[in-house]
Amino acid sequence: MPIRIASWNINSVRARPHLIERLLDTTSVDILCLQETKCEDNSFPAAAFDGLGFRHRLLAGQRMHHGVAILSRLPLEPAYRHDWQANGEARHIAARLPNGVVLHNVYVPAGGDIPDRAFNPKFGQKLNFLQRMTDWSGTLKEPSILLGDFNIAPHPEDVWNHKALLDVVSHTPIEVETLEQLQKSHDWVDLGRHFVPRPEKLFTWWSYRAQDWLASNRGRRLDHIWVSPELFGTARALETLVPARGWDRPSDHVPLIAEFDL
DNA sequence: ATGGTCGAAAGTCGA
Repeated sequence: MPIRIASWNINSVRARPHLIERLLDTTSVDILCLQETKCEDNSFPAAAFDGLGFRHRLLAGQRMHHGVAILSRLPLEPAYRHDWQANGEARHIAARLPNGVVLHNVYVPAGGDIPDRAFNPKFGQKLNFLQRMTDWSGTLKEPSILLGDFNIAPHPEDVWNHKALLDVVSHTPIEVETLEQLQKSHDWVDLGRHFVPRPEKLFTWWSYRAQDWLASNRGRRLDHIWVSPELFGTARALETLVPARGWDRPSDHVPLIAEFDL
């Protein structure tokens, strides 16, 4: 039986309930992993998700910023929660699915504007976050899915203009190399690029600041779904729901959906 | 070279 798992940076779950409804009217989703929920767990709109058939949830929220959540039609078991910066930010939560697969939902720090850790502590914290994830990921034993907003577009075809973005946080060589080390640490399979091979462009994010996101199409692929090697054979399809960027009061990210035979 | 737009929150900060 196919299971469809979505990853979406929703940019405030309370500000955009209409987007969740529209997503589910547009395509089928069994497990929805959200990033940037921007609310504490006691103000999470749980009843709305209940009404949509997502009766199982795992929340890691905080006031104002960050926050991740896993909403599911299937039972979930709390598996892990990580704080890679040891600063209390809610960025990594994991659930165990009924078949034993562990689903990790991660919101990697954006990293500020200046790509130099000497001048911008946020950039250093982003690299440290990924380094600590790399040390952890190398020790993982369970069949796992690692997805979320990684805030890095690794390949030249993952951005609208490779050369123009080499100095822009999200596409700098040091970030790309750091993300590659994380990927190598567990031989994670990048489903985005498995199903949409390079050199085809693939984006999941378009800035709010563009006058016309679709016409200028200055996108980046910041969101990813990776699977551990033993799960690779279960992956059936991948969808980026690009039209969602044009919906009413959109998030700047679009849903990324993978289908598995799990 | 800068600013452009969002959300949360109540002045700005982070993205």
